Amino acid sequence: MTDSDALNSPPMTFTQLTPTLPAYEQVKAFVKQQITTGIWRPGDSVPSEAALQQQFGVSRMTVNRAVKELAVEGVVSRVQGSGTVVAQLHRISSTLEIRDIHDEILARGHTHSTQVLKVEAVRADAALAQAFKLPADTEVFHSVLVHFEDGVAIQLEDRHVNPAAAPDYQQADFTATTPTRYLLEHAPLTEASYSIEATLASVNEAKCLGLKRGEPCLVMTRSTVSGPHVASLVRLVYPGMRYSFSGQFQL
Amino acid sequence: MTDSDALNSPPMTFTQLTPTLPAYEQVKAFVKQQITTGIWRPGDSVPSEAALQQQFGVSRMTVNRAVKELAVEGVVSRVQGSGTVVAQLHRISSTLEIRDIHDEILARGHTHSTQVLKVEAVRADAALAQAFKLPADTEVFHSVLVHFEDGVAIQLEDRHVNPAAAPDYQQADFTATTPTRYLLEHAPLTEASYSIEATLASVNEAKCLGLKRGEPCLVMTRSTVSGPHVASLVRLVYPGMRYSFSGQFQL
DNA sequence: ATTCTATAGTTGTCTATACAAGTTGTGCAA
DNA sequence: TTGCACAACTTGTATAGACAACTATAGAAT
Repeated sequence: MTDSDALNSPPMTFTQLTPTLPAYEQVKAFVKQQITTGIWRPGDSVPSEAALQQQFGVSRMTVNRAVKELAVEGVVSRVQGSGTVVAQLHRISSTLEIRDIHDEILARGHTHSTQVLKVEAVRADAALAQAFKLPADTEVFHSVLVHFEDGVAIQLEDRHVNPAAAPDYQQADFTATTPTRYLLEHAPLTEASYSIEATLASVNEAKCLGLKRGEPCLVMTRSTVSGPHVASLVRLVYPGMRYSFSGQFQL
Repeated sequence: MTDSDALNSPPMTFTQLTPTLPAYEQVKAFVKQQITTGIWRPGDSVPSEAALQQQFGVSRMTVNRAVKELAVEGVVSRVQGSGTVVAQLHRISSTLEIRDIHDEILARGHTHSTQVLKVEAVRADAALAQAFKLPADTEVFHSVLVHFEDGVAIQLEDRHVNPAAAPDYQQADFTATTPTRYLLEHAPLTEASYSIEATLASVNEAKCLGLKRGEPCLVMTRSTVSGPHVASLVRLVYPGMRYSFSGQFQL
């Protein structure tokens, strides 16, 4: 093994795998290293741009870029006029995409199939109308689909769609495209919010997903806005034992 | 007072709430607008920096900053030498923080209290040792706490800690500080990963959280790395009906 | 003791320029 | 037709300098 490397390696010149990392990356790496090794602790102040500029012999813009990016990443916190400090909390950047389940399953190398249970127009009840910011009793589209990964039910998709945002939603062929994809293409996304909860499968949900009654499920409810319209409200039910959300963070 | 300043000030300065948006923000806003209005659709190419530079009459660096930031935000996608296109998928930036539950509850204006059920040293079984990358049978710390929000149990925290990363973990007073805070302060965070699932509360978990058996729970399992050590493995159990994870996205 | 003011230090924005590095298409040569 | 060189265009990095906006502090005036 390469145990000896640690002993033999010269103190400064680490063998550049990359034919010299860009200058701003070197500054970032230095700051991160000070933090990970505990030399700089949360709340400690980071040297000013002028100081780092001198230390590395680069221009201020380069240092500025490095530290600014660290601020965006949540590693440090900057205040104009005051200075830069090591951030208190570290964010996990769980980049949860509005990702089409079709693509997601294919990316895992599995096959995706869909069962369309319902595509209809319904009159919005009070709660639904309010969520869409539409008058009560307005007609909205309603679709219910089950998505299978290698033949196993993995997601029940119960969706309501605002006709003002996607007038031809009912005519779409959801065996050929998914509602998510259809909407991304026909109603450009401007805003979205979601919430993830744990619930028990209802009788009907359990039946659709091939679960026993009372099995735990992950439920994501999501609302999407397109331009002036609340475009879609969707409830995605995942069998608890067959799905999880995950993410990671690296300094 | 300096009232006269307002009178002496030149005529141009109407009270702009935004005292003129920075130039790079104007460019960003323009690009976003083209996308949200559907003029530019996913996959469409965005004008080159040179073109935007001419259009706005600013320097290329300013345009570069604008478009680069949009790329970081996931709004556009850039390829050196090729160009910039509107991104296909829009990310939801669910910035899930490793946030201390104490602070989280206080931020909601509620009171936090803790019940310490266990603080002990145990010998790691095979699975645990492997997760910590330690030899089997190594002693690790084990703590079990219940966190209450306004007196209601909201989280069961079952944690194992690597003594190499936090030797004095057992001596900490977890009625005064939380394990999360203690570890953030004593073992600088370098890496973390998590996974969220839905499960049913076990008999013991249900008892600790004051639930009936068989109630659905959100479970976050999280692993944190500090320097060379896997510092902590924690299982956080939330009553499904009392907690949710949420996030949002805005173009 | 308090309040105001000047100042030094810090980050934020912007310019004009230069070269490096990657992609794409065109036209020439084999 | 195929392959290759080259030019044009794109984004990536870096510089030196300038001014704006903001903060904190020390000193002066009250």
